[in-house]
Amino acid sequence: MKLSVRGEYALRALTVLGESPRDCVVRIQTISDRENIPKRFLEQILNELRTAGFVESRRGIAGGYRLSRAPESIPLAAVIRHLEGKLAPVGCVSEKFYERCSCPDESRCALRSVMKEVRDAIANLLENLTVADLVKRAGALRVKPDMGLDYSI
Amino acid sequence: MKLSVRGEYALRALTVLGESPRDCVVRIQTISDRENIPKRFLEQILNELRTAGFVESRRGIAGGYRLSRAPESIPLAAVIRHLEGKLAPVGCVSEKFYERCSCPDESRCALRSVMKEVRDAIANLLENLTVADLVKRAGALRVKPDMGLDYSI
DNA sequence: TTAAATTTGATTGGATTGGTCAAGATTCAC
DNA sequence: GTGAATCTTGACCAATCCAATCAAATTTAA
Ligand code: FES
Ligand code: FES
Repeated sequence: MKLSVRGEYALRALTVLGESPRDCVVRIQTISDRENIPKRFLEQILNELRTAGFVESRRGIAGGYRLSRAPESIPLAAVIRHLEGKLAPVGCVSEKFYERCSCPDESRCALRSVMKEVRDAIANLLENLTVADLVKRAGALRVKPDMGLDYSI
Repeated sequence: MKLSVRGEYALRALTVLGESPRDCVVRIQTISDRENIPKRFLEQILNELRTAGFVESRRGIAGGYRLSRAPESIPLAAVIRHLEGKLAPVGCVSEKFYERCSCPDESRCALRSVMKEVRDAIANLLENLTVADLVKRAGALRVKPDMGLDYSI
């Protein structure tokens, strides 16, 4: 998996939306300022997130965006798949975006068997992490910045 | 991590080289035929692998390529880093190819803490797998194709 | 009505990717 | 030495993707 800037922006924007109460909307400008994201680009991205069903918007002078579901039910894997496509490092081991590759015999490809493990490791993490986790971590990091990013000790 | 076709070809070529005895060379044409890789493109790739020190070549009529070290001491992570760059999904969590991103405060970025876990999962796998493992798996798969790719049961 | 906001889609410049090609250098068999 | 088979080097190309910008349309609150 590789996260392009587009996807990075999207997840950061979702974090901001997840941090604010579900019943009021947040303006693009606010997100753009807080997260240091080019505004025009962010418009495009939020629009994609809307058509994908992750957020909803209100237009007009008191307009803005909010999450359209509870943050706990938006797995990062779903968001990334919508914006970037497959999680797997190669198409031949992707569950949702399978693509044949040029190998003469896929069922005997050693590389494929290795890449499948990589895919599973990535998918396992990202399927179980949600926007709610991002919000939780943001809160924790606000108190105790960085700490080597250790969540495992 | 994302493996481009270039990287896929490289690893498949290395598998072929790893499968043949260390003291004799394999021609580009042979690899190209066996693995179904465009020959001209493969020339380019093997050349990169040579300058990176993974393989060495003999020219002339009895020329070809061979691994320049034991297959056990060529971790897949090293190969991929040379050909594709970082393993990490985003620059800000990469060990060898760190790049700052636009986040206002990296040390309090929730997304970063998540992506670090993804990076570690990927790196852990790929640092510990070598070309020798590819060869081993290729052998196993030749006998028992696919089997759902299960190495864990 | 009007100002402020999102919506939509076109467009751009630059980088990356997958791949080809030609000319040269090296080695070995004869 | 000649020639054939091979690697070496680096230029080249077309297509696609990426980050970002822009303009115009639409919606809504006040
Ligand atoms: S089948 Fe995809 S790399 Fe071999
Ligand atoms: S610091 Fe890289 S995504 Fe926030």
